[in-house]
Amino acid sequence: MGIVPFLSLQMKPETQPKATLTNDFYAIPIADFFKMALSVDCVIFGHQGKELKVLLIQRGAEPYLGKWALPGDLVYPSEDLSSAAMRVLKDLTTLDRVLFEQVGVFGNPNRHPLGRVITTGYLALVEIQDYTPMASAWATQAVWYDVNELPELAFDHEEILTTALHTLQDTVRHKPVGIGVLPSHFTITELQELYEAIYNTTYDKGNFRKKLNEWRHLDDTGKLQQNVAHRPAKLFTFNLERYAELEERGFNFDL
Amino acid sequence: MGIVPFLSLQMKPETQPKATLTNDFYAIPIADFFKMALSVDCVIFGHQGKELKVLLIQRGAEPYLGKWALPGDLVYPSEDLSSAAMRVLKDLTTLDRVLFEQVGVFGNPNRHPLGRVITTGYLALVEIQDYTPMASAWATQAVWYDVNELPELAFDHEEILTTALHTLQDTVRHKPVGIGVLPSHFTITELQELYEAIYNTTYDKGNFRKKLNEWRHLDDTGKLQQNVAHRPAKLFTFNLERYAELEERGFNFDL
DNA sequence: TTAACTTTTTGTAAATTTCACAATATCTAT
DNA sequence: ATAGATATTGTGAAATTTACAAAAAGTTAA
Repeated sequence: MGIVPFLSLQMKPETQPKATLTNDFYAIPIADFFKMALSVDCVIFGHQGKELKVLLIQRGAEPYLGKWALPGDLVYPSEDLSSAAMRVLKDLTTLDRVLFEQVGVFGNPNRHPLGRVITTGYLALVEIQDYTPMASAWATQAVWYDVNELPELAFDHEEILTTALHTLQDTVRHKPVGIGVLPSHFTITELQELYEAIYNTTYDKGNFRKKLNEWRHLDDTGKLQQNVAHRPAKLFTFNLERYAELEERGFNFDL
Repeated sequence: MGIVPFLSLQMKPETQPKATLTNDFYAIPIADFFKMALSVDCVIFGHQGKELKVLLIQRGAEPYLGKWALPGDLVYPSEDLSSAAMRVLKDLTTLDRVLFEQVGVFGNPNRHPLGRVITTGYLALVEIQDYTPMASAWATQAVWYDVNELPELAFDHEEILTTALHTLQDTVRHKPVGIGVLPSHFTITELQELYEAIYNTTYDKGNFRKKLNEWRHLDDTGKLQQNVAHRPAKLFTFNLERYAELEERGFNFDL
């Protein structure tokens, strides 16, 4: 027998049986429910030019010794979940102001050999040039992998990674992206390449520019690119006020 | 001191210190991490005409005695997370084929007075007419509440509910809705009212119809409404093949 | 039977947006 | 100065959106 449901909704045609209320709601002691652990796994996407990569570590300990995996950590007993995610992210990247959001829970009972460990996936997006991955603790390597050329992954990390990529694409379809990723001054082409990396596609330059102008969240700095062997592009910054407004209201990016 | 990070990414300008590897990765015993419990909370949206409601129970036990709450349950120690959600949903609604998906994790350490309980929100969408809520176990009432006129809720259930509504709206923007909610034969007006209930808005009848035709997932049954005091509308069914295709490919509903 | 009424269903034209491609501008390197 | 490369602007046909009107098809009541 299972857990006694808190309530039941019966299909209309059937007759509702008398409530089968018992005093022992649960078939096993309540203490047995409190034997799980919680972890966070970070899917850290790295952007560079037209490429989208993801940060993986090589495990130097069992289980999955030698296998590649997402960087993650257990959540402290009295630590807030989002705080834990930010702590891990900060330990990993020294960064705290980026696109950062929950991907989902992954709770298969057999996903971790050491016991029942439920993990929550978080995703972040950073600029590869700004960081140098350094393996520490039991990680033997920390490497940026192209998202289209992934190795075999430990645990259910492939599923987490795939879900995270979809979440990223979905987020960027509805909200602006770039702050915390691109440098403070950037060209429209650089921003376009960020979108092209995320969606693994290409866009018409003119049409992309027109779409961006509609959003009115870019400010022309009046400055130009330096030391390029061609006509230098204008440098823009994000208009923080308008950027926040777009984040709040949302939109539909479709090109 | 905190948990030793698995790796660290240093900002480029700084010099990377020598690894501070220790053998005791964690400052507290590993066993202390395995003292959490996991629950699922179901946000069951009910549709009726132009209204969107949500199923709430009144708690007949501490904590939050007398307060309204989402129906939920603890996850068995060796039970899969999505299985648990489906079990609870099925116990609650006797239904297993509806819009049903994960909303997110809510893991604030203080969200549950009895200990560290992390909960995962799931949402479902059903037709109110098809079910009769029956309170059982420690629930004293089970009632459909209009989503725009909610009472104060126990725990962090208001946050879960708000998030779930946004998730529902987001899902329906990208995928078809109706199977498992509307009756097998329905009018386009009924389908329109479902959308209007979910988004709490109104659409032009003609334009809504045109948009729906584009999707080509409705089949004309040739039958008409019966016993209505006006011109009867055509009755449609969902074209399962095309419906599945749209679910797979996705689209952008915007009107 | 017929007129009044209600809601469904179809139609339409102006306004807007999309999209592919062309033309022009502006810089560096030699 | 000229070639080369990329940025930026322009354009027009095609497609879509949108608001509104008209027609259709049933019910109800006199």
